[in-house]
Amino acid sequence: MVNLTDVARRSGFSVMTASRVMSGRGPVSAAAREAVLTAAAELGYVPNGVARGLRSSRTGVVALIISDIENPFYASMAKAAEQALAQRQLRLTISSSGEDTERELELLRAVHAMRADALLITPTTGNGPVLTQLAEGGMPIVQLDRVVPDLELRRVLLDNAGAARQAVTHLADHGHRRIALVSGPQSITTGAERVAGARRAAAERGLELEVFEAASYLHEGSRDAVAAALEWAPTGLVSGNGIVLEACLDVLVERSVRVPDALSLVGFDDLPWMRWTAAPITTVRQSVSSMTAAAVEMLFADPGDGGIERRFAGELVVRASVADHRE
Amino acid sequence: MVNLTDVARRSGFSVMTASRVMSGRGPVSAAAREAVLTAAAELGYVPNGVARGLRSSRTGVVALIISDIENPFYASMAKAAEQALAQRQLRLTISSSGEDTERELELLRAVHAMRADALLITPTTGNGPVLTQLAEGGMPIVQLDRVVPDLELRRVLLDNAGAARQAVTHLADHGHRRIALVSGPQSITTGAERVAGARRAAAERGLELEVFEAASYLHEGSRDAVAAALEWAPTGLVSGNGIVLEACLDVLVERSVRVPDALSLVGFDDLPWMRWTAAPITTVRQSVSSMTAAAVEMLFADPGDGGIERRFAGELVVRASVADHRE
DNA sequence: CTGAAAGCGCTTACAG
DNA sequence: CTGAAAGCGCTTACAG
Repeated sequence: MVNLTDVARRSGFSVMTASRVMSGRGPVSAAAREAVLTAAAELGYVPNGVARGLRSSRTGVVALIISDIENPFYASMAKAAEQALAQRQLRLTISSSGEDTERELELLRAVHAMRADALLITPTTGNGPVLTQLAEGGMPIVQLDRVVPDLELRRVLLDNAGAARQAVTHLADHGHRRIALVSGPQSITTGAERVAGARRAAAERGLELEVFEAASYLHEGSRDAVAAALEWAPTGLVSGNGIVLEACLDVLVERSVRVPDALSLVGFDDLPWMRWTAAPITTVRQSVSSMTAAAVEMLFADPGDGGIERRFAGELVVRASVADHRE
Repeated sequence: MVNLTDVARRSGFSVMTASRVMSGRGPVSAAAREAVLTAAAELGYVPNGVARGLRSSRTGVVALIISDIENPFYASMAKAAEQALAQRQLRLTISSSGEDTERELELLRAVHAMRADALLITPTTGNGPVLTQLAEGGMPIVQLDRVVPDLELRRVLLDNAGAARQAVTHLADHGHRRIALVSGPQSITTGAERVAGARRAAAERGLELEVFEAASYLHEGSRDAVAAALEWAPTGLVSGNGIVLEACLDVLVERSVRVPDALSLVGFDDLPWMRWTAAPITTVRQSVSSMTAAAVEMLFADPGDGGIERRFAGELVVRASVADHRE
């Protein structure tokens, strides 16, 4: 395989000058630049990023650790991250923890071993110490979507309480007074904050609100909570996240519960198919791409700048899954 | 940052022995193993994968180049690839070409620069020469889902013709005799093969089949083809891929065309939401995870073994989007 | 089973 | 603007 030495030899300049031309750093004469470039082209030279990474201790890759790439919410995050990083000439490597702290620990070790330049993570709650250790080792880290409680690491989050409030308020505005919230696990900050926001909104409006907590962040862990919520016989149901919404639809379709006639529904997150259900789904959208872009920006900003946390507002998208129960 | 030399010094053994212990290769005494391991643990040593990669010329990362991570079909592929590679202690790095040959070329250069151990790609048609060059440079490459025509590189594909035949035959079996196929661009092999399979099935059954080709692999490029297909007034419509299906649903919902009363529909690919549409969608499923696992296996198999190509059959999933028009 | 030496392909730091 | 030397942190190849 052709290396810099080959290019230098052919160009008639030193390895150092060839390096300066190929990396684009440092002063070079026009003549040197041209000689090196044509030599490189003739030889089909492609710089060895591994050697570059070893010597310069900048690998040019940023790691993203998410829960599950098959979840559209995280897929959007991955796409947005790739785009934001491409603008900075950085590459992205993605891996999935499956909400498993042990697996996440392995992934963090791998990120460390590969000497990634930075890390974006939607963390489980268990690896705070390792994250701290990585951060102290000099790796820029930003938490996205959720946080490890009591960890002083920067983060970009949805205004979860406000988003849940919008969902509850929308139902209240349409005359609903008995509302179920099927939430994700409250051990995860998104779940806890959304429940708190919904509870506060319900209290202010004098509504009955009952919370049904999914056993896990996975599909199967959500079905029982949905079933329990239906048994409580609410007129309106809020799905606390995208996975719960999917479980809701499965259960509702299986039981032929008609939306919004028999039950009004407000979802979380916004996906194309929500327009195609029998009743298009009213939902709280979060701007994943803006949030991810902000996280990437935060990664490379001065750690002192802009504070430790940035919150984005959710946006209620009104479609047809909420019935009007006002007299 | 702590390195092997630190570990070796603390353990009382040489760097070479420490290396053997940490990498798990080569003979070491139990005493040496233990001394090195405890030294490593005490120092919090994490091997430098970059240095390892430079010296051993195996980086342990496999690249996956797809069209768009936000497309669920490719997201499934990414997940399956990550899982299959994790079993071999390999990491995955994913990047998206957006169906753009220029962008894909940059990504191929990046894959080359990072000295990935292998490459999985759903190629555009334009970079055959570069792929050949990479392969000749010794990189194992497997094409997934589609191929660059006339490129002698290994591949794992759907039996596209057979899958399209199943869709058409299913409609014919239900009495449909005027069938539209909205296909993806025929410049991509999946599009061309599916059209050929559908045409052959239609000819055998003596059906009217009209093909409407999407202008691109993106959502917007598909809407016009869908509109044209509707104008032709078929009783049954086959969507040639997942993106086209999405465009179909958008157009059908906008125009209030009822499925299956006014039009029968057969989709491609299978996603959870297809169970939740007003009429659950009958579709041809492909086993993305099996295909991807096979591709990973092929990557590390002897190039002489098992031939250049492996095909997987599609599976028709019958739901409720096809009306029975038999007398 | 163990180790001293060389080197992977670059870039850093220093001179000129 | 240009270059000779050293070194990033490992593993390979060779001895013993």
